[in-house]
Amino acid sequence: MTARRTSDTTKTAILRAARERFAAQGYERTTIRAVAADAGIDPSMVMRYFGSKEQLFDAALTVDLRLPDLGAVPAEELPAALMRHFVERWEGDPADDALLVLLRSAVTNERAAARMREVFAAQVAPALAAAVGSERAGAVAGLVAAQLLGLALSRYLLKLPGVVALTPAEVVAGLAPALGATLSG
Amino acid sequence: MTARRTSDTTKTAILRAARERFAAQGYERTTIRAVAADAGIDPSMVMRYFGSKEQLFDAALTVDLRLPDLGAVPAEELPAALMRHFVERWEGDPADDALLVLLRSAVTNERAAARMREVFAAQVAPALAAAVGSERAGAVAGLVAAQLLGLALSRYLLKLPGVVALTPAEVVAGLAPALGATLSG
DNA sequence: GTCTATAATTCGATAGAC
DNA sequence: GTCTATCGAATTATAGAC
Repeated sequence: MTARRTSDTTKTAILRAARERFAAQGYERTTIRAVAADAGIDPSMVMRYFGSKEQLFDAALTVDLRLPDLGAVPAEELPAALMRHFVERWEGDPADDALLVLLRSAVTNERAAARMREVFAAQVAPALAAAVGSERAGAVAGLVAAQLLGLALSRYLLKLPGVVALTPAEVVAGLAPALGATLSG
Repeated sequence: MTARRTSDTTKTAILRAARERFAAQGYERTTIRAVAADAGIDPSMVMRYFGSKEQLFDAALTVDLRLPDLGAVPAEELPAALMRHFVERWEGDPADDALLVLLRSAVTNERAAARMREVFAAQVAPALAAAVGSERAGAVAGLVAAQLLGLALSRYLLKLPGVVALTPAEVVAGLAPALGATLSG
């Protein structure tokens, strides 16, 4: 037991600070200096542990949507269940949600955009394939993704007044029918 | 008639180059130097004509959605008409569409985000108010905006494979029912 | 394991010659 | 009206002392 800070706590502090900065400002405007200052250490430490800004970004963002088994959900409850899953996920601190953090950077950073595409290919599409006919799965997954990301974008990133004014329950109630139309269309 | 380049043609060339850069890279990564190089002039000319990078951004982006009078469209055709309007608008060169250009920057730039909110408050919300009951207009406008921006984001900016794979007609057919569920819900 | 010092770039913006 | 030259600030990244 040393009183000195261990390598691991510093690394964790850096990752935590990085996530917050990337969440608030996106990749380009986030500086290693600011991350280091937030973590209470020297900028060179960030380089030592993560090698570069790009590698720090990769390490800071592990997206796990934790989607339930959609095949087990009755078809008529699927839209609302899906909508509720994401709204609950996002209503906490948006800076804690890796998907929102990734989205903020993905619009201007190709590396982040590629990660975004991976998330949907590896997590959203397979989950939906279990719930809809496989011949429509690709198109449906895309359209569902568009609607989910539209909410994430307008409510949590752009903060459009009309969308922010709604309660979480109103969001679910307002968009579940739209999702249902896409899923059953 | 002077053979020398007039002030106006230079200014136009700068604006054109700026729009392309802002469209491709967003506000932060776009540099005045790059814009000047694209326009074939000196970087200091950009400053001379526009004062600062921020003012250049403002001048480069005038968003006019050119929404038709939605009150004149039969309610049952409204969702598809609205969807078609935006898809047609975006299917050309996305760099030519001011809304998409603005969106790319709005996610990480507060100034651009504010412009985005203005566009929806001044153009989308009023147009929808003419088509739906006024007591629901605010919420509906927000949810419609979320869906439209979701498409813009996933198809034209992030290029999610499942969304890109669709034909324009399939996009309209796939999302119009969703929009309809929101409008009539 | 942590920090100081600094290299090497790059950027927005300005001053002034022609 | 256009460009040269440059300032001052900020950035990522590295080298090396302790």
